[in-house]
Amino acid sequence: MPRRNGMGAAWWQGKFKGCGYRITLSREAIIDVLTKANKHLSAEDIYMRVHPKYPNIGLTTIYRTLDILVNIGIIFKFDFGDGRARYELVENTKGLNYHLHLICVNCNRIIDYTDYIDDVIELIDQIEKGLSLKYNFKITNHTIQFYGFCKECAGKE
Amino acid sequence: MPRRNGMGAAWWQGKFKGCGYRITLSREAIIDVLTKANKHLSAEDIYMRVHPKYPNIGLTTIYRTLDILVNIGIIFKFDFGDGRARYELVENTKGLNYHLHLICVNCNRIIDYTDYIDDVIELIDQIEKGLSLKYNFKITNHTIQFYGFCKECAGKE
DNA sequence: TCCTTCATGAAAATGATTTCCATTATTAAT
DNA sequence: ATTAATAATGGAAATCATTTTCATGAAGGA
Ligand SMILES: [Mn+2]
Ligand SMILES: [Mn+2]
Ligand SMILES: [Zn+2]
Ligand SMILES: [Zn+2]
Repeated sequence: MPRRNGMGAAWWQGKFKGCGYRITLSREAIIDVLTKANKHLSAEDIYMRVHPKYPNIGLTTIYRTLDILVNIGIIFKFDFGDGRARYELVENTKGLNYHLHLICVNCNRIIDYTDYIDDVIELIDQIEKGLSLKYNFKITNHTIQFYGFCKECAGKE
Repeated sequence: MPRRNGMGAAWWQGKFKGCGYRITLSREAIIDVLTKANKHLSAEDIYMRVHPKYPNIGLTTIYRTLDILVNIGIIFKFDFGDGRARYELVENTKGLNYHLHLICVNCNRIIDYTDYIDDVIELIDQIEKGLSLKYNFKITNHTIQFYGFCKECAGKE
């Protein structure tokens, strides 16, 4: 179900318009897919889900829209090291990219670590504080990913 | 100082031969560059340093040799998110990729965090232990990088 | 030496993402 | 509503790091 606010406008449209972008069918379709999708979609994943219903929306538009969405903070862009970027609604990540990913190197399953994340956030903050002080480096962002074997794939090394 | 063992053979040649690879001029030149280099060289960086002395060594050979070196554990391969891989001697990293990188998004300087790393390693281990237990996921590897502004670039945001 | 295997370089292929460019849709001004 | 200015679009072509292909040149063993 598309989330709508009291005004009948979809939740994201305010921010979108506020940044000077127009609301078009293509963009609605793309955000709709992201909203409904489980997670971690690549540009082509999105293209393939949009295409049956809107065969005239091109990959280029997908990329352009994703760029905008990243820039205005509606989605995050992740690089899991397989050569294609993945995108995920900020909403799903609870607005933090302190949200960690476990990536199975065997089946490529991606597990979100979101529960009890507070302890982890605290540890990361601790690390960042240490690094900042020691190197006089102002950290604005980070990349933290863990690779290995998921429950189903353990023992298949 | 070039590391050599008692036998006069370069430090890496044993491992290299032991894995069934031949020792060639190209490979010596490439490892030599990596040994002398400050750090974090891309394939093309290496190519450009090798080329003046050995103009007949091609980029393809650089890539192939780097692949081998990664596989036998002589170098690490890093992805700093700028679209090209970087390589660094395992020796320089003290044999651990618990070695962290601070990447300046303004000047692209890469700072190694190697001092007092024990505390950080302990924190990361702690995180990994928690993740492993909770998700029954066997972690074999990770990617941890911090982005921001270095001392020289602070205030240029 | 003869032979099998490995190594190499040049050129072509790859594949995700970008750029170009001509066309269309949307908004703003009249 | 017409018109003018601006933004959005899709398809084709360009990018660019890395891989593959393929024909040729070493190196080592019997
Ligand atoms: Mn996620
Ligand atoms: Mn390093
Ligand atoms: Zn798995
Ligand atoms: Zn800097």
